[in-house]
Amino acid sequence: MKSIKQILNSSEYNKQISVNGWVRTKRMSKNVAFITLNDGSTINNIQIVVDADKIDFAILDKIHTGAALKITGELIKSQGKNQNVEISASKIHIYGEANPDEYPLQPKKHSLEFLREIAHLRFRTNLFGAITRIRHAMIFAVHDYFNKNGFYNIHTPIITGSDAEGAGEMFRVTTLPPKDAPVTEDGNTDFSKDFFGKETNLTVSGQLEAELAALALSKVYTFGPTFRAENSNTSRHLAEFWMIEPEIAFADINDDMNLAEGLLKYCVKYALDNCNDDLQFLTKRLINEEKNKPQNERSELNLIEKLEFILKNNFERLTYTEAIDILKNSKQNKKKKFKFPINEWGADLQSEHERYLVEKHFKKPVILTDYPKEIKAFYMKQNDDGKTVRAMDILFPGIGEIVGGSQREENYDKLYSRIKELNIPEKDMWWYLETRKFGTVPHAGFGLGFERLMLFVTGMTNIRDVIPFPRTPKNSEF
RNA sequence: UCCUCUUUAGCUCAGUUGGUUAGAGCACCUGACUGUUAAUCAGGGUGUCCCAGGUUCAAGUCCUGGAAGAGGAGCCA
Repeated sequence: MKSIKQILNSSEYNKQISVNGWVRTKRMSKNVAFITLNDGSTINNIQIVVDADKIDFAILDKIHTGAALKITGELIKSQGKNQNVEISASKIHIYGEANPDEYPLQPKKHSLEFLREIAHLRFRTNLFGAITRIRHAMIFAVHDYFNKNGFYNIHTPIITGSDAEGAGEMFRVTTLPPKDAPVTEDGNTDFSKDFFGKETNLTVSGQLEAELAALALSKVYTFGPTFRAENSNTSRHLAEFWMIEPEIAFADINDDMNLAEGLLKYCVKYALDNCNDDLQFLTKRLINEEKNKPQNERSELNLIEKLEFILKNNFERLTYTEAIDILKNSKQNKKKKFKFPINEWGADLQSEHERYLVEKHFKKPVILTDYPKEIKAFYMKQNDDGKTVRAMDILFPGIGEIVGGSQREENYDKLYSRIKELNIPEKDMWWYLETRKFGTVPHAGFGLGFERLMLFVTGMTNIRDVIPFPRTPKNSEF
């Protein structure tokens, strides 16, 4: 059976065809009724024409928004204005009814908050259909980009026995009973009795394992779920999210930046080339949303224009030190408009500073490099100045940090002393250190939050709306 | 975790200074209508006013505590 997407593009008129789908709306008059059907293959619907002289209208009493139907009939050119083709039904089969007293979706605008509460049904809306199709396209584009560039995908472990990544609070994985768990002599939980014989957690990053593979296969990437037990209540954080983490050997931070910029542009181009209908829909949606805003708060570019803008412009690259200078000398800072004024080198940049650089100063994506080592992770390559590390963060308009990466410290002694300085347990890191002992090589990598990429491509503003079933503090429904 | 705001019908929301029977649009039901486009027109009333206390003759409205949601911040991707 053909999908609605295929039927809408076909011109096989006056032939019997069948189509499956769910009812979006039903419109009735005395002698003719119209059913708008969607099967998720495209954002576009097919109109079913029901003539009273061909179909017993009694069946229409059972058909409401949400019902699943099989329609058999003829594909004809439409007399109406909003569609080229439609199906004149000769037979209607109801797979499943949707009781209108109970079915929560109506042919009207629902709030995103309400749709989150019915995440099992929100796929059936135009908006979540579009987002879901784009999400698929972006997953495919990521793999496509790496595959075309000679990368190997590796699966890094979901359950990890090391807690050295330091990327955030972890979720414990255990089979010990919640009550009366075995206890050691000093009163702590005795993890030697646990399934793995030690304390284990869900991974917060596949980076360290990806590095191991890169130091043999040269170019690798992971694309898997990541878990952070941070009590983050924002529109940009999830407790369970998907992360893309490439690692490249024989490479420095510039190769790393080129790779990241190349990947982001490839994904954006892929969306523009392959998701046109859905992007058109999202673009119109955002324009409608902004009609309620005063003129000066509306965005200069619409969604599709924003995506095209990314392709046409190089990301602005500058060091943390240069960024501090710009911020320090900005009118914003001098007029004390920043909540956190920039006074001295070494401070971590706040969201307001990142937004200023991206949205006000450069008005395009920015890559910041060479951060103070104190505010960055232990594995980042130390610069000769003794103060900074070869880190790079990509900041996107409206989203903030979308990529965080670095050249890795490949020198055993420097890495070892940093681990000691930060009191990271050596017993957890022996395998990581060994790669610097045997055939070490300059290498680099980054992490790209997949849902943050989705935010940018879809123009959505809440990360809970670009993943089917968001996991956030106090919410693990579905 | 912190700050701010919100919570009234299935959904989106209004509800004045504390006052009598709790309001609208949409959805739904009934009817009308020769092809509609979130159809239109006429009629029909949905309710634990988030929860628990308190003030008061009287609380949807005021106070205290709690919960959930949203926006912002921190943490980060």
